[in-house]
Amino acid sequence: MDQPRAITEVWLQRLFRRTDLSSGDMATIRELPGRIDHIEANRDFVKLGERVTAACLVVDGLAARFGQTVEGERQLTALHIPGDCADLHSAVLPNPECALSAVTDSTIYRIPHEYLHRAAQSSPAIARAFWRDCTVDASIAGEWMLNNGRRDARARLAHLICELAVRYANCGADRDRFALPMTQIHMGDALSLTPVHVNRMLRRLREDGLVTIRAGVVEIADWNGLARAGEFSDRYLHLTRENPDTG
Amino acid sequence: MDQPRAITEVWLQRLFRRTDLSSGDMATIRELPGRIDHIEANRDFVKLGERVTAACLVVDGLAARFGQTVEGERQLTALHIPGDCADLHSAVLPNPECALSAVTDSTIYRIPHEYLHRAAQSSPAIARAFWRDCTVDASIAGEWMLNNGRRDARARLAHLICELAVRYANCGADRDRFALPMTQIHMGDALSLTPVHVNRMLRRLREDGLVTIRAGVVEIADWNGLARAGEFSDRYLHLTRENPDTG
DNA sequence: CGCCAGATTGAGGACGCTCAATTCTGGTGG
DNA sequence: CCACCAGAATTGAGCGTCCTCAATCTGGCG
Repeated sequence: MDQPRAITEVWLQRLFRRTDLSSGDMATIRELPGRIDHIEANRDFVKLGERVTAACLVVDGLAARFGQTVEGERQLTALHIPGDCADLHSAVLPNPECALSAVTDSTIYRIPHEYLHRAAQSSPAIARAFWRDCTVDASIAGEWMLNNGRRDARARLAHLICELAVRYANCGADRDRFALPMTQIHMGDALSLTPVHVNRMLRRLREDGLVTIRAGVVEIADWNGLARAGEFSDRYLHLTRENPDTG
Repeated sequence: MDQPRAITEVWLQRLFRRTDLSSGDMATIRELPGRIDHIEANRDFVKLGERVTAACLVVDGLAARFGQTVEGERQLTALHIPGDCADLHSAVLPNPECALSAVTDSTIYRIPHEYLHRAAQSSPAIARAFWRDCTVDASIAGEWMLNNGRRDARARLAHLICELAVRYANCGADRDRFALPMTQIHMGDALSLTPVHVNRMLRRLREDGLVTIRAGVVEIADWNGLARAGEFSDRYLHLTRENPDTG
């Protein structure tokens, strides 16, 4: 097992931003044992149909959750940036019907379910933090369904860019200028579009003076315009703490 | 508060089918207090943007979770049959970005979050059962994303019908013949299609000898053919117990 | 300099949408 | 028992967004 301290810290901060955790709980999470793994771009590091025994925390890079049709067409169902636990859900459903792929060269930290369960059992607050983390994930999935199902290609793309801008900004990046290591193929797989059409819509967003993506760098020229084009509101990301009706 | 015993039983059985629960835990869930509410068809019983303080267990009828665009176009993100807890997630995210609507006249049992949290705090097994219930929901959402994003209209519809057949059958209905109180408008909202196109695809499925929907009753003539048409496999529904790597 | 993955652009086609009219169904009141 | 009605289902015609196929361009790298 690798030295986890610095590694789980990003995730911990994210959990903590959403949930109250005692310092003891934080120490428990900080010291969750696991194994560092380096994955090269476009490699599936959790395969479809395989039984999962550890959850993957994204330390560096970009990971995608996806499902696929029998013909092999992919649909991304989530994107995970550093600090996200990409398949915490596998702790309670170890036979997921989705897989994980590295969009770009990535570093992940695999935490055996066993330790996650031990942590959850040791503290109701940790159990709730894990539950909530999965629920935020589901909230994002719901917004993606709405986006892909009911908005046209231009709006979809604008929405995705806004989401990633806010999520990266939440980790300290500049909201209006950040590195996005995704190809147009990936964007198409996330948005249920063909890469060709993604390309055309990116051109339109550029011509509309909203955003430019060049050499893997997003530059947002008009945030308000882009958000309007994508009907974007960041509420579904649940980045800030809410006080639940705690028992 | 209403007498809960018989009411929470269906949900409990569903939870239990997936997770080990002690008899004490089962009693706790069985006695969860709440309030019975009767909702007429097409009424939203959890509104968009409103703070939620109780979770809704569907006792009778059919409920839909949905999001909507600024123009008011709806995208259903989940369907809930009797025994489903439609927004257990609201216990940890009380400001959800989705709403709940009754597809048909329905009866729901509203359980204040407070009691759910008390139950979860009293027993790690209950906490995990709740977490898992939400996770199954997310698994279904993932499959819907794949379905709506990457399959054509005919396959989408076939897939939805198969899913509902299996879910209803899991509650004791006949898999090949069951009441489905949804209009073609609802199906369109679930599948990101217009009702007109839903109608045409239903005709094709009928002409192909796969399934007939008439007067709210689904009759599946060729299960294997329908499942093949929709690329359906029931694994993502996680209906049976899996033994997680428990701590 | 050659190679390759990804980005870009063009032309044509198709799936699903829009708008609109008609039929069917079940429920209601006369 | 029938007339009436509203909501849902059904069907047709025309259209548009997005897809398919294919060619070309670009930038990074050996």
